Amino acid sequence: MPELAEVDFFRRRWWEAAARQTVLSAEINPPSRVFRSFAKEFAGGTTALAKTLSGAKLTDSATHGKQMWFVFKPGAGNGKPKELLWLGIHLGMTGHLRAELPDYRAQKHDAIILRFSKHALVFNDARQFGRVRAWLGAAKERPPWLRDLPNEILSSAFTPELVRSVCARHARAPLKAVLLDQSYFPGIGNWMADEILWRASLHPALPAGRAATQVIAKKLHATIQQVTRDALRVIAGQGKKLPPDLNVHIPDTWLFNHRWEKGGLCPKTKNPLHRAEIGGRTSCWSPARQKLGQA
DNA sequence: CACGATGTTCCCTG
DNA sequence: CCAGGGAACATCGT
Repeated sequence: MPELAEVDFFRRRWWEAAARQTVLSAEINPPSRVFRSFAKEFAGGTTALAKTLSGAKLTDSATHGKQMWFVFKPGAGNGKPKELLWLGIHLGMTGHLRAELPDYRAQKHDAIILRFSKHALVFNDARQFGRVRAWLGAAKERPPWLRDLPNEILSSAFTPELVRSVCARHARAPLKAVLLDQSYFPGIGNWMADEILWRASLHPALPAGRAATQVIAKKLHATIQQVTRDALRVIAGQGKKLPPDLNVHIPDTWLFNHRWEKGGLCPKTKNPLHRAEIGGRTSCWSPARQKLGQA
């Protein structure tokens, strides 16, 4: 499910339920594939993670694209006093976070349950394409997996020139595939990419090199930022109250509500939408406004 | 029963 | 080493 706005929605759901609270107990279910390679990266593996989390205070949280993390201050007697614990969560395809009542009983595919006095925080992932990481370090440091992150889409370093150079470098790849590259466009996923290309009137199969002009890159850059702002506002309730769930009302003027509909129509032209696999993913576009011939 | 799903990573080829 | 394409991962819902 999750692209950058959904990721921030889930982060907020945990944070608003348990910010600055202390973990009473932690249940970690290592059979879940989300802990693949965990033991290699965290001394003591999932057992040590559960032990460190128990008695720790949730002190911070953040996202970067599809990455999200929670920072804990471990309780006394757990490691060095000045160390903090970073818990990184990637939701993969089907991962989600919930805040349940304190007496919540584990369900199928629950990978993590953190019990606090007022809530139980749950990470559940049926397909287990998600991933959990953890790291202990001094307060001023950062886990290796949070170093050297790409520029966030709404940061000032994310420029039209950056978009242009990425398109030039991957000149022969379909534009859709380039937009899905997390090392350049952190947080963009399948629906956002389709939404961006549709709004910018660019065909998903357009070789990216043909978008590597100043004019097109500028338009693409502006559309990427606009879709990102819209998604964060509508889905994650940015700057407002957290929406109760992900079934928020998405305006029918977006492609979003039409891209999976049978016989779906382009909201702008009212002509039929097309679907095909491009860049390894099912893509939806409006042939009436997104043409391969002209960019 | 078959197909595909809002993702990432590894492997192969040129 | 790079760019690009395809398969694999695992489960569930239509």
